[in-house]
Amino acid sequence: MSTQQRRQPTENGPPGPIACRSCDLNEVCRLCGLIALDGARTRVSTGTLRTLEAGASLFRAGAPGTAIYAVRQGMLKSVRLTAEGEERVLGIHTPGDVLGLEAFGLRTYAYDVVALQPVVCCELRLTTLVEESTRVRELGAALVQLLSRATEPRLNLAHGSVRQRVTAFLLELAQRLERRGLDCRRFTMGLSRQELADLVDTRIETVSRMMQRLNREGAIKVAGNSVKLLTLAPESGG
Amino acid sequence: MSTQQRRQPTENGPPGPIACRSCDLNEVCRLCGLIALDGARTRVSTGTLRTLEAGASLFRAGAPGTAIYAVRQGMLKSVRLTAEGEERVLGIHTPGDVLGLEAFGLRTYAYDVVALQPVVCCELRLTTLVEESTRVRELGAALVQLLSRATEPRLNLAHGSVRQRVTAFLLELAQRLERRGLDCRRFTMGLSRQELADLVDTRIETVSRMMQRLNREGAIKVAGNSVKLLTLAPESGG
DNA sequence: CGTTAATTTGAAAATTTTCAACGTGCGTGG
DNA sequence: CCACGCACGTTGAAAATTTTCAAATTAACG
Repeated sequence: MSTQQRRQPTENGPPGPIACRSCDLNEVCRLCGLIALDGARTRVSTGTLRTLEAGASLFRAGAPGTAIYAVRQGMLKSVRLTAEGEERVLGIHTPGDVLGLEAFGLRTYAYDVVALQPVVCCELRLTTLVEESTRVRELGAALVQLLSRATEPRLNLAHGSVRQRVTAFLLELAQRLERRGLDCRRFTMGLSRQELADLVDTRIETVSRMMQRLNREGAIKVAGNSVKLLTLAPESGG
Repeated sequence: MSTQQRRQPTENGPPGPIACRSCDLNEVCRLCGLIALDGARTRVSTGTLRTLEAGASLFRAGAPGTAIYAVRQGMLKSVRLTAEGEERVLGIHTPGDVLGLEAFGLRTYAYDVVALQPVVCCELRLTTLVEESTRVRELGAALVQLLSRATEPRLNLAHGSVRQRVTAFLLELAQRLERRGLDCRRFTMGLSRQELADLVDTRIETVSRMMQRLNREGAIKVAGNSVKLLTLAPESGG
C-alpha cells in the first residue's frame, strides 16, 4: 500500500544524534561495558551501529529477534498488519527510544520497523546481553527496569476530533524531542501526509486540510514535512 | 448502588474464575512456589487473593507499586488522566491478565485500575518476588519473559468507523475470553455504554445506536450489558 | 523540461455529534 | 405501597465534522 520510494525533503535533517546519557538504553549499555568516557562526555565505544537509509527496515515482523536497538539519529515508524491484512502505523520512534524489547519473550519481532529518514541505531545483541548478565550482577535489574517502563501504556493519539489528534501528535513529538535535548520548536515530522493520516486514523485530505488550517490560524508554520510550532496548544479551537 | 447488576434472564455473571494454567502469571507463580497440584489440576495455594466489589479500585495512579496482580475472576478497566485532566479509559482486563508491571521500573503505578464487576485477583508482592529470585534461578528469566511480552504494542481499537471500532471491541473481547478458556459467544461487556463510548472514542448516543443497529441486523443479540455474538464479523457492512 | 508522486483544494455525500426528549428500573421518602 | 427523582439507556432531528470523489497544484527526479 505505502510506497517504498520515499521523497527526501531537503528542509530539515533528521533529529539527533543524541548523547548516550539521553538514551533509554544508557544504563544497560553502561553495565555491558559499551560506553567509554570521552572527556566529560559519554559516548558509545564498543556498540555495533546500524545505519539505515530512508525506507529501509530495521527489522521485520516474524523475523527472529536477535537484538534490541536504540535510536541514535533519525526517526522510524513501527507498522503492523491487522488481521484483515491492512497496514497500520503503530507509532513513531525518535532518538533515545529502544526498539525490539518484545524479542526477549516472543523470540521474534512483533512488527516491522522502517526508517523514515536516514537512521543510525545502536545494536545490542541478546547473546551479548545474556553473556554479560552472568558477569554483571546489576544488569538483570537494569533490564527489568527497562522492560517494566516499556510496559506503561501510552495515551492514544486517536482520540477526539481530527484537530485534537493532529495537535496531539505534533505536541507529543515535540515533547519527545525536547526530553532528549533536541530542537522541539522546529522539526521534521518524518511521516508523509499519508502516514500521518494512518497514525491519527483519518484521511490524507483531512490531514492536509487540518495542517493548512493550523498554518492559516498561525498555530504552526508548515512547509512540507517541516513544522515550526508557534502558538499550538491542546485545546486551541477544539 | 452496590447492586449494579440488573436481574435479567439474559444477564451473565462475571467471567472466570480461570485455572492457573490459563494465566499469564502462571510460570512466575510456579517458580515462586505458589502453585500446588490438586489432583490433575493446578491451583493457587499460597498466593494472596484480593477481592473487589464493582467500582472498587485495585490500585491508583501514583500509589507506591508494591505488587503485581493477576486477574482470576471478573473484569477491570484501567483509567488515566490526560494532561488536560480528562479521564480516559485505556483498556479493559480479563481473567488471566497481569496488572501493575510498570511498578518495577517506575516504583509507582501509572494508572488507576477499577473493577467493573465483582473481581478476584491474585496478588504477588514485589518483595516476595525479589526474595524468591535469589533462591530460584529461573525466576529472573521468567520475569523478563513476562515483561517482554507485555511490551508488545497492541493494535488500537480506535481505528475506522464507529461500527468497526465497536465490532473490534466485541471481537477482541471475545477472543481474549476464548484464549482463557471462557465462554466467548455470550458474555457481559462489563463496561457501561459511557465507558464503552470512552474506549472507542465516540459518544454514548452513537454507541447506543450502533449496538441497536448490530442487534437489528442480527449480528449480535444485546440485552443491557450482555451480548451474544451471532454473525458479527470485522467487515460486516463497515 | 517532462513525468510522476505527493499534496492541496472544492463540493457533495456520509457519518458523527449535539441537543432535546423519552422510557425504564430502582431506591427512597411520604 | 406508591409517587418521585435519579441514573442510564434509547430515540429523533438538525448541525457539524469527516469522507469521498474529482481535479488542480506543487515538488522531486531524471
